[in-house]
Amino acid sequence: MVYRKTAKVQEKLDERASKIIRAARELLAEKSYHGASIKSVAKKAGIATGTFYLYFRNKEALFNAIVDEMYAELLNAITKERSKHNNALDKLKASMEACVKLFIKEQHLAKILLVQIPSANTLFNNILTEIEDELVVLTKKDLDEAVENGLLPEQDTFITSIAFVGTFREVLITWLRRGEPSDLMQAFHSLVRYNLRGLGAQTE
Amino acid sequence: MVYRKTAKVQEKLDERASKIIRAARELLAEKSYHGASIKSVAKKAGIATGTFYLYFRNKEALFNAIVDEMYAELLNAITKERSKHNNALDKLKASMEACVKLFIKEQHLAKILLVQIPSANTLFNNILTEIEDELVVLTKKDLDEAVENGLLPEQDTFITSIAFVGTFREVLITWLRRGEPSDLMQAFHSLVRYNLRGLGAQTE
Amino acid sequence: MVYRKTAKVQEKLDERASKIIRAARELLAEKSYHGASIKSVAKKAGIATGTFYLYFRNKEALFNAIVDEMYAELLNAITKERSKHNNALDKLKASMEACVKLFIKEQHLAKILLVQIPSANTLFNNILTEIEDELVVLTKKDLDEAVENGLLPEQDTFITSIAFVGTFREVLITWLRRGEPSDLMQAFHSLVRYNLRGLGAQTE
Amino acid sequence: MVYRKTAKVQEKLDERASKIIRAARELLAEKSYHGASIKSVAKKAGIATGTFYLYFRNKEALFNAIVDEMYAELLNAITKERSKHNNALDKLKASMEACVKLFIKEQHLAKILLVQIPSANTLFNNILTEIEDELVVLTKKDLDEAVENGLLPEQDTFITSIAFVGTFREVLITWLRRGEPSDLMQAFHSLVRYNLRGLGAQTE
DNA sequence: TATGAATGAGCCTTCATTCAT
DNA sequence: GATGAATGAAGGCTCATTCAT
Repeated sequence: MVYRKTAKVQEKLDERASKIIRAARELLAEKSYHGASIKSVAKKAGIATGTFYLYFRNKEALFNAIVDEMYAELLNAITKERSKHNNALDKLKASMEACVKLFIKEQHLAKILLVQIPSANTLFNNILTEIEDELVVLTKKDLDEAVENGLLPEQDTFITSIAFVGTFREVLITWLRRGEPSDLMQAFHSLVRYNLRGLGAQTE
Repeated sequence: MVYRKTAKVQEKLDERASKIIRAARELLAEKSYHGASIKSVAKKAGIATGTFYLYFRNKEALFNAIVDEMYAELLNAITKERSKHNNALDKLKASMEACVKLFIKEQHLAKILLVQIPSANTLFNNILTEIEDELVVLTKKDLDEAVENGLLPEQDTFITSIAFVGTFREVLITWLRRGEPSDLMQAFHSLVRYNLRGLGAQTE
Repeated sequence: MVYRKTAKVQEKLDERASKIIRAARELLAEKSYHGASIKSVAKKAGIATGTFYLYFRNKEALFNAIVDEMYAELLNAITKERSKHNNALDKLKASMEACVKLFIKEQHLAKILLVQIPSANTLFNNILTEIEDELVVLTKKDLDEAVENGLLPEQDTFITSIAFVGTFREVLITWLRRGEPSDLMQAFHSLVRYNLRGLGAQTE
Repeated sequence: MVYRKTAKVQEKLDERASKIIRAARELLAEKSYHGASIKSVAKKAGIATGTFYLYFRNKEALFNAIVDEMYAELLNAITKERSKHNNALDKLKASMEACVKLFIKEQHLAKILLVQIPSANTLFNNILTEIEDELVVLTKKDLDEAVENGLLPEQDTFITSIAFVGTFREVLITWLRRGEPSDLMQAFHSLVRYNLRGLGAQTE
């Protein structure tokens, strides 16, 4: 009896917390860490200022939670798409495609993850920065596997994985800022080709 | 009539202005626009708060000046290095090498230009964002020329120029954050190879 | 020899001081005590900021000097005009006419004396306030004399002298603010009539 | 949902708002717009600086509120007293008496309205200056009516209404500054007599 | 003496956080 | 728990005054 009640309460708590996070994400995307005041977040979430502090220890905690959540979303999207492929390069392609699609669907996720976070270096603590690099790490694993399997020639995969990710990030940032390239999916395919060539893959 | 603006006095004034800029650049690199308060800038520059306003109309003017200065430094370095080459691809390579070398020499320039500025979208006005994209534009010109001269196959140079720049940016950011790759110049050469292959250049 | 030199120097000093005062008067008239910064006064006077402090101990001293000067001008104008008359009421009329004419000629004197100063109660010290009331005192003397000579019935000349001056001040303030009455001299004559009747003078 | 805006709470809020206004009025009376800093107002009101901004959008809003309030008080006092009379001249007399009595009761209202505001020309916007002239307008209406009803001879009521108000203002200012005349109500009656004669009213 | 750069206290305002209700 | 008023440190900026030249 007691247990169920607690669960229900917990659910309500979680719902509120995620409402706050959603509000903060929107504000963070359109303004910045400093532009998103607690008061404005609370207002957008439909709660009182003080209530915010019942769900998050302070402003920093909120934004840590946001990054965590985003990271989970991203990883989730990637993992799901990857599971459909066996070949390392295909998995890699699938990963990037998953990212691009997610970013198209949730632009503020993109804006925050690609634009806002990198500059928040010192604001968000270092752990977050590591999280942010995760994509590179994932990429590197795929590349290493591909090399091992003879799909790619020997190379410094540390560098090439960074380069690989960098191409996508730059295109996405450009798209966020200028709306160009207008057809992001087509650009994505160009990018894949570019990178596969760069990696030395045998493309027919 | 006794207070003459002698060369000596003027020199001291200029020195002070650049001392302020230097202080602000350091703070901007390690914190952010908001983290670099006028008071902290003044303190770091060894002057009183009010003195700051003798050299810059307001905070925004200071940071505009910083971006201008940095942009000039960057363009200067690039132009100098490019003039040594004729071939479009060589010029492009030289450009990137110039950037990398400058960023190695002046790390806070790198940090601000690569990390801070992109997020300052709304703080610094749009002109500055354009400035920031300049490197992509320069790259695109080189690529177009290379395609025209048959050095590269036909391609969407809008996308590939962004990709090209993105690889460098990502590697540099990683290096700034983690100190890796330790040998940035070697990484640079890997990157060049990666991109040339990606572009479809004939590398023997 | 030395004496003459000193005189000349003194003259130059005085000239500068009065140049500063003139500048300050203009600024004081169009802005306010706080609006007239030392820097702006110095600039308008064509000197350096620091130079100001060679002629005036501080901002307060400057404005004291201004009031003194204005008071002298006012008293000078009044005295000159009064000397042409014998009858107390005529002298009084002449006094007010002198004031009105002076204020027409020098509007910023009017603005400062009638509008700015009264509010500076606490800024300018009390002596200045006394100066400002001087006109009432002069008027009272005339009224007392007129009563004594049977030109006016017995009355509380303390009150009536204040009332008398008040009518002029209010009309002048209205004129300064709104530009009305457009014909100030005609209004002046109406006012004289109003006040003479109010005083109980025999007007045919 | 527990924090209810009960009557008690609301009362406390209202009390605080008026406490702030009261504090500001006192400071404004003894100093000036610039002398009354938000910090000093807050201190005098017994609140923290930041709290001030929960009650007023900014400094200007506070002083606008003050002027509005004072104007309401003044108009209220006048209207109430006027309603007891029918004759235009009696209504006019009643108006002035109401003013004088109010000013006696609330000296800082007097100080601000008579002394501070006139000089604040540019600080408080023009609407406020209009408010300030309202008394003259009211007076003019009464005079026009009195002329129409044959209580007063034909005259330039624009000038005489200004003169009329001016006598009261000057006496009140003198009283505020010097404490004389000590018996303000008696002075008031002298003034009424003075002005009625000035206006050409038939006084027995 | 004249200059104008330098100073720093002080102003208005914002905002993360706390606390009485 | 929920509320929103209260807090006060901190930010950007101005300006009377001083001081090295």
